[in-house]
Amino acid sequence: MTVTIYDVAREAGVSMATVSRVVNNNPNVKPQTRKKVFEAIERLGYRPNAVARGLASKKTTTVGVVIPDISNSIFAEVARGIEDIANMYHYNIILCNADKKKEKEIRVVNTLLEKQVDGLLFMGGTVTAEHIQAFKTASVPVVLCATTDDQEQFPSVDIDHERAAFDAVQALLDMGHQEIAMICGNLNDPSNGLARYQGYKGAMENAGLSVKEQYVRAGNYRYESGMEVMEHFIGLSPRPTAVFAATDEMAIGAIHKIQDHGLKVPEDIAVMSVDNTRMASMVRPQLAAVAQPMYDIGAVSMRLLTKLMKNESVENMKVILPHELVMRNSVSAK
Amino acid sequence: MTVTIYDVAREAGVSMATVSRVVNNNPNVKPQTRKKVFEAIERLGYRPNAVARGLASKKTTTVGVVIPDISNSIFAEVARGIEDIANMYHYNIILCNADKKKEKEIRVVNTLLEKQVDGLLFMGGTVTAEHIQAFKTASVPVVLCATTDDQEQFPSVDIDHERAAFDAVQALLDMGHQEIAMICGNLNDPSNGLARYQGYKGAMENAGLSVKEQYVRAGNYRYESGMEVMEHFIGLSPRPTAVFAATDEMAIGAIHKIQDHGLKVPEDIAVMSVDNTRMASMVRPQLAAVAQPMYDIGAVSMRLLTKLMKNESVENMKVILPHELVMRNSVSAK
DNA sequence: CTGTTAGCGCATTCAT
DNA sequence: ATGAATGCGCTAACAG
Repeated sequence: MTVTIYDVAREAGVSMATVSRVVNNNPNVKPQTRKKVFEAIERLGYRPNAVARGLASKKTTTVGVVIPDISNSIFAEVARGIEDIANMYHYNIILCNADKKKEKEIRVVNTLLEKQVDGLLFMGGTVTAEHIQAFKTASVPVVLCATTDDQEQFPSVDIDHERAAFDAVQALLDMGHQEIAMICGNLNDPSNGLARYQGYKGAMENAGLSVKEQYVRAGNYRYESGMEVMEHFIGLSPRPTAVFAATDEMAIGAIHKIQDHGLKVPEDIAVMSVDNTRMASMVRPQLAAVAQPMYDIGAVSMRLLTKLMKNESVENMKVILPHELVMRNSVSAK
Repeated sequence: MTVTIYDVAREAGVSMATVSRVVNNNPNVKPQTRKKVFEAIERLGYRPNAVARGLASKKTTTVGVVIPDISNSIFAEVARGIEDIANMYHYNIILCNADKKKEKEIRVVNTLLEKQVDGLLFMGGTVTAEHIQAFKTASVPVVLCATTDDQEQFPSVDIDHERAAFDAVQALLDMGHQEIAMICGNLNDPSNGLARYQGYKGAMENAGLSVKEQYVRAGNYRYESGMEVMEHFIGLSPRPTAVFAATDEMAIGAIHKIQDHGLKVPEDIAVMSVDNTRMASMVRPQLAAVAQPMYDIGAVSMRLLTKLMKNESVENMKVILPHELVMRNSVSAK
């Protein structure tokens, strides 16, 4: 039925070891024999069985990727970065959505480990003790991607979310805004939620301003929730002159809600966010934002993983990628 | 080092066959022994090796997914549908971006086949003879996803792109528009490009209108290209009263370009598209579109693949999912 | 440069 | 209900 290395060996009149050498580009084969083997391979339509190879060599050239949700463009961008670099180093990726649910995350990690992946890229919510427990049973490297663990036990690649938020709010302050509200995320979410809120708070306090409770309201990262929170802010007095949103989508919701009230962005209320997805330049006015280099986070974390898998020495196990302020028309001086 | 089924057998005082039965939920095991084995597994921290299992059983519970670009939200949505259903049937997916490049597509298909996937989901550009050639060397089922082959040799799941475009343009016609321009895609791209153009053409001709050459212009599916093409249309006289775009992004670009010229959507020019991504409701005015059920295309194609992998009988190998007209404020009667 | 020999960890007959 | 034996297709020493 299926043609094996043994069939090729017989067809070419050599041993299976030689065929294996040819297939694996081992230089210790006479060009002539190599040619004979290639011809036999061609004639028989031989295709190496990566599973058998994996069992024998204990390497699968496959890495596991745990991601919250591939249909979220932020993560999809990261995934593309991961896959491009994986591809470059001849790895394939098994992708698992885990929706930031602890139980599901741990389950897929175990499945991936059963499948003998050569390494694991983890992108999730909070890294709990149970996660760490699961990672430790792995005999392969694990790197956290756009995710960090408090104890910093694992290599990771991310941006400094708190600093990113700080910089965004500082930009608003620099433009003369003082009444700055924030549409934040879930404060139990360490990076997108808590850290960004703390950056906001830090910038405000650093400027000698206090954070008004009514100026902070959580959304669920989605467009609609940005609208809802903005509705609340508009009713306040004094009304904020600027709004900082934890994600692009919520910021865009805020912009539209402001416009629906007959107010103008940025004249009446300035809006700024963190993310800088493609959508940021697809709204009117275009959205100012702190850019997260999502593709790079994926690419760099995969690159780091390849080094770890090859036991290469790695200088920095905790990579923080730079973020960047992208000013656009949704903000202006007060 | 690694604990194997053999270690568990020794620890539990049974044979490896029994351990295998327990792990695979074979009912022919006395509850007592089953318990003993589970305890040994627990004690040793045994984790079954899926690679070895795959070699022995010739099943990997892994399917290959070839996708154009996971960072494109359309495909990411499909991928999520695929993964959800795969997960439900206990399969994992190996994801490969191939950017609709023939050579890369064929290469990844071969890699996937080497990895002994139990099935293949192919999402790509044109399916050429070479693709078919590659698919035929597979001893596992292949299903085309949001892609079709002319000769209809392979099972597939898609929408009727031509009909979808026809319906959109018909809606515009029904509203009294006659000067309808189209921002089309690459006419070498069978589904998103050619089929949608043909739907437009069909609807126009069906209404007794001719397609004016200057009213049809190709973009590259992106926002910016929508703006560029719209710039051209605005300069025309007579100026079109409605524009049909082959994708949401191009449509949104068109809307903004129209607004940049001080014109109003839909009063001066109506805009409509095909896709209905999340962004369609995140623009002002909200974008009317023919909705493609991307998640379902992924889910249904994966479900079809599971049936094929289990040799279940399948009534319909050529699934066409229904599309739907979603009217929003970017269109109005002439 | 090439062949021989062992496993890799497991599922799966076939006995019992 | 359980065990012994075999082989899945390949890599990796080791010999020569």
